[in-house]
Amino acid sequence: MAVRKVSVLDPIACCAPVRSSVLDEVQAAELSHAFAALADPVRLRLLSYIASADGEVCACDLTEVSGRSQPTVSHHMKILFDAGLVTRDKRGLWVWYRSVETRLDALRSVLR
Amino acid sequence: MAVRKVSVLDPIACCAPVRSSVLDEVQAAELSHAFAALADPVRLRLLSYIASADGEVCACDLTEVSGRSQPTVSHHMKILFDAGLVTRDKRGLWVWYRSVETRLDALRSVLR
DNA sequence: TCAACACATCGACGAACGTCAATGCAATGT
DNA sequence: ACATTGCATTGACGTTCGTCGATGTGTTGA
Repeated sequence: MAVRKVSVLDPIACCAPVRSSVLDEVQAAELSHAFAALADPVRLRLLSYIASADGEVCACDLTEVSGRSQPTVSHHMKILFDAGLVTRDKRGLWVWYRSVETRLDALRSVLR
Repeated sequence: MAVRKVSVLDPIACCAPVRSSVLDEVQAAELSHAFAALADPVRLRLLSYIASADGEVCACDLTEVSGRSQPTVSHHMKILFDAGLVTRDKRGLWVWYRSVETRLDALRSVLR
């Protein structure tokens, strides 16, 4: 299985908006990891590139997009993947990424 | 003037949603700073506490809320303030904070 | 079987971060 | 004036982060 399994109860989607009640420590830790994935300009550009493409994006294009080395891109994509913001699909030699729009939606709802 | 001046053209509000076009490097750097302010569990809890209060919050309550020392709280509040997520108002010996909801809205719109 | 390729992992480095004790500074009340 | 109070700043510490060269891993085609 190449696609990350997102649990039915998304740990982010379960968090109430920051304005509605005070986050407990567990929720705050969970959310801080998610926002940390967005707290780097290289990752934001990578995510934006993938999210604004319709359909998949080949990992082979991402070094040029980001202007970073292949290991660095791989490192950043792992962080986005672990944060549930992208899915990964390996077919043959290439890896294809998709953005997870529901995850972006979940983060948006927290900022309400 | 104790309240942070937010420019008319909010540098975040000007950024298109990540799904609509690829962020340029300047926008990505700007946004990464904003999300970095949210990438710490202590700051998230502080912001949540302030945002979920109706009206102002006294800085004197924040050490207890966060469970951190006074210098650490001051450090985190400076980061939230510099990110434009809270305003600061000193009256007498106390400092009062308010959340800036338009800034949260701007960040939300970027995640569209 | 083997060379070529795409991506992941490792190891190392400097930079940035979170934390707190000590100190500084402005406002307050006596 | 002076001691007190609330918050900011400084300096130091260990930790985490971003980066890349070197290397590992798995797939492809000859």
